[in-house]
Amino acid sequence: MTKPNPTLHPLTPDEQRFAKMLKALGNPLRFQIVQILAEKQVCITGEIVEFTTLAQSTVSQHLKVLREAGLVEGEVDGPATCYCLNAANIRWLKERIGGWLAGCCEPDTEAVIKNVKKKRSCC
Amino acid sequence: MTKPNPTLHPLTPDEQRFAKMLKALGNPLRFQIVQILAEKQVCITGEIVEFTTLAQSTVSQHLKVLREAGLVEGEVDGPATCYCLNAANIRWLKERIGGWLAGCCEPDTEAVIKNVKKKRSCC
DNA sequence: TTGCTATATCGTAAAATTACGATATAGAAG
DNA sequence: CTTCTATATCGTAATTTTACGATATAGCAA
Repeated sequence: MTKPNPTLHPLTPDEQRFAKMLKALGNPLRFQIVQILAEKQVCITGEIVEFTTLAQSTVSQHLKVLREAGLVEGEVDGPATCYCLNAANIRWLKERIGGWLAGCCEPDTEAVIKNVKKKRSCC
Repeated sequence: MTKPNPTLHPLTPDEQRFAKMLKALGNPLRFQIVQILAEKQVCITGEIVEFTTLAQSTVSQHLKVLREAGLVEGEVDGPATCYCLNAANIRWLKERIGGWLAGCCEPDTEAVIKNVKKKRSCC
């Protein structure tokens, strides 16, 4: 089925970028690739492939997803491609989630929620 | 195809929990549901359905994913179910990503990476 | 040029996700 | 007990994701 617009108010470009990064990181292999790059700073594709049990073409495809989400950068180096994290964008992501849902998840929020529930005579 | 274990070193339980949350948030509708709950504090299923153009069963399924990721809590209230964010777990997520990839994405990392590339005579 | 190496892309198949309508369930109201 | 209401779950179809092998591409070396 799949309707063209699943939400009444579509995400803003900023939110789309945010959600795209989260989605890219939600895959276990891509999550690990990011962690490997964080540790090694720089890897060529072949080195990343060696960390996995997957085919080269599969890893290359995952790297594309990470690139399109802005999480990694690939630089052609002769026949190889050199990957590293996109530090600026990852910083953006961390700040973005740090400020997300501001004031909604503080330790004292439970009292607020209980009050809302009471007002609504619900729960 | 889908091999049973796509990575050589599978994610730790902590990393799995983290990735599961990110994946859940990567879907635009679920992303919005979380934002709606952050704003309203409390919603019953029907209210969330009204924010979307989707069927009630579809929204209910997405709420299940959010519940299983630990992002929301549902409390049965008569015939309805009252949803709110799971503040403790969202706090955990925010702290987890804040400390993630520590020291790898600071503004001065680019110099470090250039040095690594130089050492590797790569890129 | 020819050949080698590393990677990206293509074509395709399996699996997972997403969506729907229909149905089951559980509590409240009559 | 019966009915209504709200929601969850079921069965299923369309779409997307994930994975593979095969092929194309681009740079380097002989």
